[in-house]
Amino acid sequence: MPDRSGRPSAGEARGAGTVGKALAVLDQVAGYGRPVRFAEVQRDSPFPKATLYRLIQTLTSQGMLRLDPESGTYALGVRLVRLAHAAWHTTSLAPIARPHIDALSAELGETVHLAQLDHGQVLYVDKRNATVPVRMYSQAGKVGPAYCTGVGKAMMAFLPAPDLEDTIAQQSFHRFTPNTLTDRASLLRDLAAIRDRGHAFDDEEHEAGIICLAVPILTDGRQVLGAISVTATSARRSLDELGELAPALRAAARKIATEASAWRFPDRAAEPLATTG
Amino acid sequence: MPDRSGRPSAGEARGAGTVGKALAVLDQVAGYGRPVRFAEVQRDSPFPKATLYRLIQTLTSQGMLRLDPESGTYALGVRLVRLAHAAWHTTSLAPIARPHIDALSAELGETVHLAQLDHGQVLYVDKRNATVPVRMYSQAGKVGPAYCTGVGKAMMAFLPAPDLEDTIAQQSFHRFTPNTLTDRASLLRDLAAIRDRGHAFDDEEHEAGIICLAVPILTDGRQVLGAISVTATSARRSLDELGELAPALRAAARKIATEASAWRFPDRAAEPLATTG
DNA sequence: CTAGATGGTTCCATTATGTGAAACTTGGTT
DNA sequence: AACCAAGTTTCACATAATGGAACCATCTAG
Repeated sequence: MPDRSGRPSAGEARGAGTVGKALAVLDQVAGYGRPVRFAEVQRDSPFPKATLYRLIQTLTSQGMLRLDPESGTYALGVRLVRLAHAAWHTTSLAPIARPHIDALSAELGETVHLAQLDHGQVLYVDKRNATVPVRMYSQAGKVGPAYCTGVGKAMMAFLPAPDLEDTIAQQSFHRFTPNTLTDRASLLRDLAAIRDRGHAFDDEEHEAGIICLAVPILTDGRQVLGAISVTATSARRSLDELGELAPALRAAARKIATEASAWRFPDRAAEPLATTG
Repeated sequence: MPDRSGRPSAGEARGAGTVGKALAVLDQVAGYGRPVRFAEVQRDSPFPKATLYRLIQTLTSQGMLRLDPESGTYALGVRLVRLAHAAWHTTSLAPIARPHIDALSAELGETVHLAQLDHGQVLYVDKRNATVPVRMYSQAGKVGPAYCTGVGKAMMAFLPAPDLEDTIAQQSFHRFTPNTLTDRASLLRDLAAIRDRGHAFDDEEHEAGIICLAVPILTDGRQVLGAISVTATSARRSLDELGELAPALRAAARKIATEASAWRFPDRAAEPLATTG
């Protein structure tokens, strides 16, 4: 099984400075997805006991990790949740894109994804599911492969050459389904087609039975901000049918891009803090 | 105006080790809520230029910050979003509590908050507003004072003595309204009452016209996990009326606590990653 | 109740790392 | 050309991180 997690492995932290190591530990703890004991962390860590211990202590005292004294386990700390809020607003397209995604999802009646590119992997920052009420964070924050998803290919297709090189170099080309593009050449061919027609398809390349249509979110300067996609089951829709939704998707992407660009020089709106208790 | 931001001021980072400083910078950048230039950060930073420069470089190369080469501004990086997701799931009660909060909100038709205690301050991790569709992250992540909010007092009331000491020591006792408890003694008296009856009131102590009822979320071992509250305007409801909702709140808190406890020894559910595109 | 694990914490000489004043480059402005 | 501010690099120096080893618990087995 390939390493599908996009997070830097602990090995990459070598010689990366103290903060790099600390962050590697943080990532590692985050990776478990549950509280973990010190010993457990140590088992999977390249750092010697004492070093790891201090790193964890530092992170804990900084509020990035939290030690539950009862069970002696570490979990991610509240400071991270606070940062999460800020990250949401500052970095991601999600808050800007949200209303557009809502509208799209309502209009099309299908699942809609918003994604960004992160070190060669696709980071889903928001998701809207028309039928079921959204458990918002259930999907957002997850990462997936770029070479075999609609959003991934849509973004890659419009990357400047050097960035594209980087990104491709990071693809595992693992075959998930019979349709998965498993080599550089076929991917490049698909990317060219995507560039031509302006949207990407995922023809059950990642998961059998799941198809999707995706378009990139581009600034006027052609910078890739992210991508949005509609997903459906091949049982319910054909690729061609999905293709007909392209104009709607493209319109939404355009609006998001425009608003995102406007964000460039924001007039720091002093959103009043209201009605807490 | 008191410093209402819960984030550690840069000053606290003095002698805190390299990671502490780096995290202080991260917090600072997060605090702007928008992309910032290096010079701007430097202006508000206690660190000398070169040091700050390297710290920012480190954070950037680590993916915690992101430098937009076009505008020369720094924003929070994607790695943070990823960590945020994990933090949300691991550390906070939000994902567990969400359905219960939904139900509560629907049942009572009032605004419901879910909060946790963070270094003497209240961290709102989720919010449900019955009438308007929730813009989920708009409020979550915000921090507020503990001594004059329902959730804050509800949690403090059930803290072990030493922790309570710590927490009280961190209160500013700033008078927001005529009803604000502005000294240790009256706070302690209120906490005793809260302990007795099992729920806390906020009688316009933080914001005029806003009242609320809160109950703590406690484990069987009486550990404070968080608190939930219903908020109303004094125009629309009386404190007594709110008080009648206590059983419903308590029931929800109990359910949340039970589920949260179950999380203690999770059987690492291999949640399948579905329907992406 | 020992003997031996195993998980967690502390010491401390060594050295890698981070520090920051100052110098330098770049690009824009008068 | 002269100036100024933002951003970047340098380098002698000192702080802060390192990690091997020793040290405390608990806990388990004999």
